[in-house]
Amino acid sequence: MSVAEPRNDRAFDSPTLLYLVGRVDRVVRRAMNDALADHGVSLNQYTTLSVLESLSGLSNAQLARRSLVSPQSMNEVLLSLEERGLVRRRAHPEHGRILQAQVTAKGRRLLTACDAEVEALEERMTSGLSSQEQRSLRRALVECVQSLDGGLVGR
Amino acid sequence: MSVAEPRNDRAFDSPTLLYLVGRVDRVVRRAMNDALADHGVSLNQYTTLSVLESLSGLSNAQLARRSLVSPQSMNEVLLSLEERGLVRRRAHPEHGRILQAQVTAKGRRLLTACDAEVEALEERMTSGLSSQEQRSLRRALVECVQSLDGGLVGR
DNA sequence: CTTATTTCAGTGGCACTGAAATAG
DNA sequence: CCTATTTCAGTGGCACTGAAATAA
Repeated sequence: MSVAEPRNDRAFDSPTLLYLVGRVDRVVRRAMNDALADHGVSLNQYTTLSVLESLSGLSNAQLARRSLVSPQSMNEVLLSLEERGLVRRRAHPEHGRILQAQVTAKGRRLLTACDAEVEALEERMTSGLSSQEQRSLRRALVECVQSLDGGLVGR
Repeated sequence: MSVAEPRNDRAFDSPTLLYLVGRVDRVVRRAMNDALADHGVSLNQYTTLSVLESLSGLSNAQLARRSLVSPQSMNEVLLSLEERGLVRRRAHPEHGRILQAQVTAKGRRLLTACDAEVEALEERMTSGLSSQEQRSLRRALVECVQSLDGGLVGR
């Protein structure tokens, strides 16, 4: 086993920000999926549920734009949430084609259970940062998204 | 079309850091995949090629650990790179089972072509940040990974 | 015997495009 | 006609687990 494996090299002493963002996201995704698996939801499902809780009544198309995915992809998520009774969709009163989505009571219960774990994870991630540094990090990340994308919210 | 879509809400005025990291990563992945598609490689393939350039001779298992993926997943990437002649694998001189991977000349040419675009993307992303802020961002991200994961490099 | 590496096989999540039906 | 939304159908990347063969 085990050929020599250098611990200090350029790729890890001075990784690009592009690389670092991906690295953090990978670790986060894994931790979150693990935590959420106990509740039977994926990260995508949880995130959608969470957005829908604070913005009740969004349509599939609106959710897709916000999440930067295709309507087809988002529809798949909503379908799975609907099948499990976590989300309900109703026709828009004036626009017959549009379906407005809402989190059900069951969905809200699941959400609060998950929120606790997610908050714990966030605290663990930021445990080495002062609240000052956390604010800076937030501002920097927002700035990055805006520079690349022109804003946080699609349409 | 177009139901009212609020632009200022809690979810976007004060997103969690967990959420923001995912957001940045999504935008970055999309931009990188678009840029790399012209050269016929995926983000995963490019990243692996890039790691392999600075750490020539790593085995599949070592690469997998560094990238936090299963050996099977990494092998799939290496296979595709090998098929396209971008990477070559040779048996380790003393450990017959181990295959050491190297970037070929063709791989290096492709890498330099891609690097230019990737650098441009990084510059675009960080265009709103002072070099001071960029250093802070880097430190904060490294800190986050370490707090969650215990370090950047697996083994 | 135990451990590490590679690799075949199967599965699942999730992203995409294309195309059709519906609605305004 | 044109545009937006939903949804069916197909595809592809990429991640996983399980299991087997090989090697130290």
